[in-house]
Amino acid sequence: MPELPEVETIRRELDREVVGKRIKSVEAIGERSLRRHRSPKEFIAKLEGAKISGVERRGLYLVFKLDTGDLLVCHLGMSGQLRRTQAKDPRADHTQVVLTFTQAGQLRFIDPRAFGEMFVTTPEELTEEVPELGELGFDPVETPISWTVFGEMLVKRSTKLKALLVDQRFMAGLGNIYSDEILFAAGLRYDRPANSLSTQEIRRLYRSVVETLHDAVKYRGSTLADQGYVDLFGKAGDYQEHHKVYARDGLACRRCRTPIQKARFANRTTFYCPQCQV
DNA sequence: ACGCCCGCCTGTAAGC
DNA sequence: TGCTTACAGGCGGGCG
Repeated sequence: MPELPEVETIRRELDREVVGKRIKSVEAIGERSLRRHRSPKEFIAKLEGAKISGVERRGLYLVFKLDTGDLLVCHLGMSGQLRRTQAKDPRADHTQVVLTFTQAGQLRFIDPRAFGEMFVTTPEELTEEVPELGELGFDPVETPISWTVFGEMLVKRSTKLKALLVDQRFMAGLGNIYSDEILFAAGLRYDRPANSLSTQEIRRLYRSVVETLHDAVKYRGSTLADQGYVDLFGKAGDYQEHHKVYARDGLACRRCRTPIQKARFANRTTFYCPQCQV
C-alpha cells in the first residue's frame, strides 16, 4: 500500500543505489506486470545496455531516466516492492522482473498481486500511453502550492473531503492511510463537503497535508502488520508508530481518549475520531 | 460529468 | 482443525 511517503523513500534510495548503473541483462518473469508491452522481449530489448541516469517520482509512479532517452516507469500498485539484491540471493515468490547491472548487483520488482506494473516508454509518449499521468494533480511535497490556491480548488467542489484527497487528479500521492491521518490532523471529518470549509479550516487542512507527508517521509513511510511495504533493503518504515487513527479502531484517541471509529466510505475503510473531527 | 461500485489479484485472518 | 469468506486498496472502467 505504498503512498507518497513510501514511494518517495524508495526514490531516494534508488537515487543512491541505481543511478549511474548500467543494465546488463533483464529477466521478465511475470508477464502481467508488463501488460503495456506486446511482449516481454520488447521490454527487455529496450532496457539491456541502458544506463540509469536519474529517478523521479510522479505521484505514485517512479520514472527511471535512461541514457537511451527512454523512460522505465514503475507503479507499485498495492503489493509491489523494489529490492536491491545480489545475483546469488534466493528469488522471492512473485518476483516479476529482475534487472542485473554490469557492476555487481540487481534490482528486483516483486509484486504478489500484480496490480503494479513496469514498462518502457519515451518522454513524448508518456502522457499519451498513460493518460492518468498527464492528469495528475499537484504534488504536495515536490511542488507545494499556496493555501489560498488550494482553497480555490476546494470551493469549486461539493465532493466529500476524503474522496477528493485520494483523487490523484486533484492532488497526487495520497491513499487511504495518509488521507485519514491528514483529516485527523486537520480536525475534519472524512464526509465534509469540500466547499463547506471555512477559511481557517482550509488553511488547517493544507497545513496538515504538507506536515503529515513531510513527517511520514522523515520516518521512511508506514509498514503495517502485513509488511506490504518495505524499503529497497527490506527494512520497515517507522511512521506507523505515529499513526493517530489508521487501523486504531476501538483504541483511545491519542488526543481526547474517545474510541477511534471505523466506517465504510466509498468502498474503503475510514478511521476517524468522532470527537476531534467535525 | 460525476459519484459510486466492481474487478483485478494474493495473502492473511476471522468465522463457522 | 479445516474449510469458506471477508478484507486489504490503487486504479481503470462501467454504470446510473
